Amino acid sequence: MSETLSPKQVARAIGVSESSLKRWCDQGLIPFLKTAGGHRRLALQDAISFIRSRGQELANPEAIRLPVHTGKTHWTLERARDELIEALNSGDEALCRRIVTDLYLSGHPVATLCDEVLTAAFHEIGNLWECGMAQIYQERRACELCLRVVFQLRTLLPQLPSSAPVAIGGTLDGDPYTLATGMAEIVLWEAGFRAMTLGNLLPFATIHKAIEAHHPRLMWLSVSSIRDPQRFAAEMNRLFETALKFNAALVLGGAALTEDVRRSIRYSSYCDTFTHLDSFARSLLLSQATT
Amino acid sequence: MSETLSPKQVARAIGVSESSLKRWCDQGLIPFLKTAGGHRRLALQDAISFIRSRGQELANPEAIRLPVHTGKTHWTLERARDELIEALNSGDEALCRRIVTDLYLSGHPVATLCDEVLTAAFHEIGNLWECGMAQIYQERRACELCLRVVFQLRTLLPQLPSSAPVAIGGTLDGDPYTLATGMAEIVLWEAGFRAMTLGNLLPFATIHKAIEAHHPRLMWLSVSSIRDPQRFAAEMNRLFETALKFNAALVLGGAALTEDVRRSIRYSSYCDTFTHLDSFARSLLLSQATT
DNA sequence: CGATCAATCGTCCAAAACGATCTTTTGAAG
DNA sequence: CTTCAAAAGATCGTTTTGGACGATTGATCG
Repeated sequence: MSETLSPKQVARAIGVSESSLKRWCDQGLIPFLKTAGGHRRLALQDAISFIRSRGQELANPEAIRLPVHTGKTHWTLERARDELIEALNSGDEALCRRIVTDLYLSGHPVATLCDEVLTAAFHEIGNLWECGMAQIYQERRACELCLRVVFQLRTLLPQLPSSAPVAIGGTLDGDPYTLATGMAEIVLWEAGFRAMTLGNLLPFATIHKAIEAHHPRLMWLSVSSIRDPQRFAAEMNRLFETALKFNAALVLGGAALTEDVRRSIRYSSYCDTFTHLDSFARSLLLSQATT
Repeated sequence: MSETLSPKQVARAIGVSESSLKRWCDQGLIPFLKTAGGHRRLALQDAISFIRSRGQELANPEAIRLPVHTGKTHWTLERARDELIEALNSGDEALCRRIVTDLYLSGHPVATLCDEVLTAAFHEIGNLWECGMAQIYQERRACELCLRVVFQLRTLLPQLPSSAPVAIGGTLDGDPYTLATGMAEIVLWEAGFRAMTLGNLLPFATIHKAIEAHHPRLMWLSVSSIRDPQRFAAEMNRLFETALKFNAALVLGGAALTEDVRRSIRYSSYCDTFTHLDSFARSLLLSQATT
């Protein structure tokens, strides 16, 4: 996963001299390792973090194999969303990647991207379908493409120390909607959790087992459909008890959790948006750091 | 089995060239033994402590055990499959990526990887679960990880000319099993089709629309469950007619298509394995090239 | 056992990266 | 407009790297 880059590659990518890049490395602005012979080697994720933190534009993104737009990239989020809608509708995977990678590199938090670009675009495509202006396969394909974009974004996020707390999550049995869980994963990762998706269509029983096995500090579940509300409530409350027992926060999200349903179950937090999830995760981290 | 490693293995594990590693050995930076014939053999612990001494903690001890897949023997594929099973079971996404990427780079066809490594590993994990030796979440997570590996493999495949024929496909309504369709996509891409997944949970009606819109030369469908066999057969036969009308081959796959079911429907080809799919796709290309 | 073939050997060399130093550009102050 | 210091870029001789080469070794199989 960790791809290493030479100073020259990174310098070319962001359009500065090799000297400057080496200086920045030596000043501690970019983490790097040295080979036994003394050559600097940068991790791709560290280079990305630096680019993001400096608001650098990429002159030659292909130097580090990034599918980034070659030009000025100062889009508003709304503009980006509209571009993404078109790219999704036409099934242009490469363009989807470019748009989202661009936004990420220009410094937007992952949670913002998920809320205001990905989810927003996806909803709009759902609207188009309801108006008869898009086919179902376009909506399904958009879902697939978003998922791929999310997976790719995942590879660009900075690495976390192995001391970082673990988060696990997924979707429940009967609920094949993977996208939200994929987004939750990258949002939590950026918030500082070593987030791992268990997959979709998970029976309740195995989630208990997973908590026992991995001792996560946070467990997320995305619920987009509920077959039997009564049984759901009972199972969910049992899950919350297991979570309590192992000191894990239980975070829920998803449109199926209406106010009525929420009243019948216990949980640590319900999140309407990924920004909420991000905030909750960060405050959880802070409160744990002080104890 | 043996606790000693070749220079090539260590070089791969830490991402440097074999030449450099050999030089470092000869400079005394890494202790090593020599066989009677003069080949270097490094102890696992020496390699690890060398990595640590360079101020690098990123490599977990297991990463160094990564085998070098440069041969083409069946033995290597089997070995890789076993390594992959372990990586999937422990949820090590980076290691999964590495195993499969190595195999691809060493020249194995994508179809072979899908059949003999990915699918084989996945089936074995299913077996482990049935024997009670693995939890359901491990099986679900393995599915998720395989999917990510497939998506990543997709980005490594060579680009195709825009003149290449189009293939589209996906899974049907009620069938959330995405993995097979993802593998079909990369296999077809390698065979020379500009393959695009439409997504999963597709109603029949929208597939007709997609064929009309994209005029594919090939349409694949992965069927892992059938709710209403009679209606399925009727819909599938209608789909085959649309495919014929637009000169598209209809390729089916999936365990739900038993012999009985197959007898009741029409299609261009049924594929048990991805190698079959690859062969069919290539012969289709050839026959079209000559006309 | 002997044949076979991938893996590894040692060596070589061009390209890349090193550190150090020097020159140019930038931006703010007088 | 000039001055000046800090940042960025350019230059240079030296060292390191990574890939290529034919020759040798080691694992495997009949």
